[in-house]
Amino acid sequence: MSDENRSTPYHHDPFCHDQNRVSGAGFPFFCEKPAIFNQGVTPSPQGLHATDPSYMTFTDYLHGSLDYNTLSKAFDMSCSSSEVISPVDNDSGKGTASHEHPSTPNSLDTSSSTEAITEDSGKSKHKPDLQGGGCEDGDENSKKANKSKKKGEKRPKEPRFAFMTKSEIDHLEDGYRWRKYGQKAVKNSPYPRSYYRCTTQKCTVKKRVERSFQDPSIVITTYEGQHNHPCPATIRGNAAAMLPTSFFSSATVGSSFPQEFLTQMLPPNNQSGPNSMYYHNITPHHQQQFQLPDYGLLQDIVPSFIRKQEP
DNA sequence: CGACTTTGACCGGCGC
DNA sequence: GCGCCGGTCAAAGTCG
Repeated sequence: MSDENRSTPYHHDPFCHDQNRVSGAGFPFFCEKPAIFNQGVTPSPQGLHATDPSYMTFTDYLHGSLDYNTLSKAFDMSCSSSEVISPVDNDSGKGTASHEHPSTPNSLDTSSSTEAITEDSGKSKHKPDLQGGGCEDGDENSKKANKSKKKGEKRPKEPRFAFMTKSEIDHLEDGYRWRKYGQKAVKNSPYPRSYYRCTTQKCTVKKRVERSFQDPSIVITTYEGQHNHPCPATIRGNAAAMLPTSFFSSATVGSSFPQEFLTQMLPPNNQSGPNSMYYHNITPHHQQQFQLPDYGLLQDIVPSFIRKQEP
């Protein structure tokens, strides 16, 4: 199973489906007013600017520069809101994100290769999280923290954020280093769920990766917590500078999942991770289908994902 | 040899 | 109280 993640030189082409992409719908972070689920909001390019308080990037989230409130704002919902379009909320049934999407994974259809979901953890039956949103405690503390927890003492849930990504690989490269610490079979699904932890010391961010059984081409990645350290990929250099500017200029507003998108931009010799994808997959056609924000914004987004280039 | 993955066991929450 | 299930642990295995 691991081989599918680490070595298969497959051709990953999540963009060929996007015939009717709505600007900004693919990745709500780019939306002025997040059109999380293709609800007809079509932000203008002008609306997509980093200075917009409601704007956030995936990088922002991963870097922990935003707290959950900010995140919630960005998605125009509150942490406790039951209005959250929350496929991941299937916990109410004991299901999981992948299984009973309100609009069903199939309805994710091809207009968007990625959906983002904040988890309304209110109904979830997750055991309270280790650090309660903070990443101050050490690993050792976190190890048995759960077990030694007093009964009835409910810790606040960590912010969680789920992405549904059309991808053939389960564990998408995002610039951070992850260690797999568990895998479980998912009820009613032939696909297992994998559990990853950030390998950085004192960072308790976790990530769950599972594949939708209704649409096996969709991977649900759920981030939990916020990184308290810079992205390892980011500190290694700015690969964004190596990208041809024509690439940026050819892009228009909006975007598919930047994680996917940006890893796709890595040239083969940049493959520092097992899941790196291939630069040659980017064709002019794809570039046109990418809906990117303006250059400045892209600069803001790109580093975490593509700064893998050695100096 | 260190980092990482695999996998069975274990724990605790929740619904019945 | 019991059983189911999600999440985690940790030993063993694998890889580079």
